[in-house]
Amino acid sequence: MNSIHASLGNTTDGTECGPATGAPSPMFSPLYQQIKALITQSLESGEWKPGEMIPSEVELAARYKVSQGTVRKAIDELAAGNLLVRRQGKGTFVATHNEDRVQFRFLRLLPDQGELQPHESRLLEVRRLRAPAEIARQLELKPADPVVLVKRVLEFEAKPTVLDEIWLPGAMFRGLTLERLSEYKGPLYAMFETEFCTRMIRASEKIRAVAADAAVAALLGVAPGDPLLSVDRVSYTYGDRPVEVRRGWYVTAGYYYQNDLS
Amino acid sequence: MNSIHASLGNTTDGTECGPATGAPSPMFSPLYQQIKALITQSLESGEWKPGEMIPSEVELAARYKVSQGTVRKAIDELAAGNLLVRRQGKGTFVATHNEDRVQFRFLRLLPDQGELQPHESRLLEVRRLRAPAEIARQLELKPADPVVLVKRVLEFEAKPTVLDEIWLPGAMFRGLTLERLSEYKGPLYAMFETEFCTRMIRASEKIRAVAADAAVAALLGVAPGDPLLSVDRVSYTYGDRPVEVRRGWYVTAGYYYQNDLS
DNA sequence: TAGTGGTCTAGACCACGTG
DNA sequence: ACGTGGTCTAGACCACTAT
Repeated sequence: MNSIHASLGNTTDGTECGPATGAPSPMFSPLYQQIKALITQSLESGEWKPGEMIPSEVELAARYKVSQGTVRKAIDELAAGNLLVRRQGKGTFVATHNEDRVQFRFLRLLPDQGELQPHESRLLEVRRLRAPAEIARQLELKPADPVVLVKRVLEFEAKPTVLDEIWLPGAMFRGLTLERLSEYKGPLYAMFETEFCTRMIRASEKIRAVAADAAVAALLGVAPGDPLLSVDRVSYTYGDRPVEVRRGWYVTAGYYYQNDLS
Repeated sequence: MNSIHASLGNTTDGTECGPATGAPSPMFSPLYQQIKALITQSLESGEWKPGEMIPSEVELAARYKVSQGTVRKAIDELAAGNLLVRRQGKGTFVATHNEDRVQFRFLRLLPDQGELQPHESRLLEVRRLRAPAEIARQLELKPADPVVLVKRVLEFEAKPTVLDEIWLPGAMFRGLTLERLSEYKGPLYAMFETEFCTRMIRASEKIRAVAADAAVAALLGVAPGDPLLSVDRVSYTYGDRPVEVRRGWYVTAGYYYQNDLS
C-alpha cells in the first residue's frame, strides 16, 4: 500500500504562470508514477520553467522521501515524453521550444534535396472572434467562446509553402496581437511558451490530399485545383488539454512530409 | 572496463531462418547494450520466433552472467522499440504482425466516422524484374539485381482506397508468387514474417499530395487530376537493413492519415 | 502454489562537465 | 575535486497468470 507521504516540499510558490490546479492526482499507483505526477505539477505550476534545470535526482529523492532509483524512473518517463531533457554531467532540464536543436519537432516538412533552410513567416491577419462550433468542440470550449484566429504563410527560399489558420482560446491568449506576433522571431510555440505560459506537449494530425480552392491557391501562388497536403492539427498542453487547432495547407512540390513508423 | 564474458549459452542453433550473421557486435559499451545486442541476435537468427516466449529474465541473467536488472533494462529498450512484448505474469514474447491487436501499426488510415472496417486486398500483379536504379539504391542492392514487384489495391467498404506498388529483394523473396500471395489472408507483413523470415521493424515515409495520373485514377476509381496522398515508404528489418520499398496512393475522401507528434 | 514480470531500495562505481 | 546523470548489482516484496 504505497502512497506519497503527507505533503512535503511541494512548494507551489505561485510563480507568475499557471493556476497550479492541483488535480487530486492518482493516489494508489506505483510510487514512481506518483512522483511523475508531482514533478509534472511542478512543471505545470511554473516552479521550474522551460530551459531551467530541475533539482538533482538525489535532491528530489530527499524531497519526496523515496530512493533515487524511483525518482530516476519517473524522470526517465518524463524525458521519454519530451517534458524533460537529461544532460549527463550537467543536470536535468525542462524541455523548451527555444532551442535550435529541437526546432522542427512539430514541422515535419523536409526538402527533396539539401537541408531545410530557415523560413520566413508572413502574417496575414490576427483576429478575435467567437468560436465556430467545430473549433469550440476541438478546443473543448463553449460554443461562441472568444478565440483568436491567426493566419500566416511560411515561405521557404522565398516560395510560399505553408498556409496556416491557427485557432487559440481567447482567454488564454489575451495580449496576442499582430504587432506582438510580428515582433517575435522564431517558432510560434517558443513564443507561446515564454509569453503565454502555454507549453505544447504533443499534437495529433489528420492528413489529407485536397485540391486548392481559389483563395488558398492565390495565397500560396499555385493554381486552383492543384493538390495540397491538408494538415489538421490539435495541440495539447499538460494534462492533455487542447490549446490549439491548426489547419494547414502544404505545397509539396520540392518538399515532403516526413513520418517514421515503429 | 565492461565486456561480455567469453562465449556462453549463445547457442545459435541454426534454426530454419536467417543467417545469424554474428556481426562483431559492440564490445565496449554499457553492459545492457551488449545484452540488448545479444538478444537481438537471437531474434534475428530465429532462435526465438515471432509470437514465442523468450526465456525469463532470471534465466537470461544466468545465461549472460549479469544481474536481472541489467537484462531488464535491455528488454525494456527492446520492448520500447516494439521488438518484444512484455506480459505481466506470463512472460516476454517476440513481437509479431500476426495479432489483431497490433494490425494497423503500419497502416495509419482512419475513416472520418466510425471504426476502420476490415479491408479487402485485390492483387493486380506479381512480377519479377531487374531493379530500376532508384529502387536498387533504396534497397541497397546492386543496380539490376532481381526484385519482385507487387501491385495491389486495398478496398474499404467495397471502395478502392489504396493503390500500392511494393518492391522486394528477389533473393530474399524467392517463392513469392501471385498464387501464394492470394492464398494468404491478413496483413502482408504477417506473411513476410511467417513465410520469408523477414520481420519489418520500422519504416520511414515521405508523404506528398499529388494529382492522380490516368493509370492510377482508373485503378482507384477517381478522376485524373484528383488529389491523392502519395506515401513513399522504406521498411527496415533487424540491423536497419531496408527490405521493402512501397509506393502508395491513398484516396483521402472519407479517410485520413493519422499522425501523432510528441 | 509456483513462475512470471513489476516495483522499490541501498549502495558502489563510472563518465561527463565544470571550476 | 566536485556534482551531475549513467550503469550495475543484490535482494526484498508485490501483482498477475496459470495450474
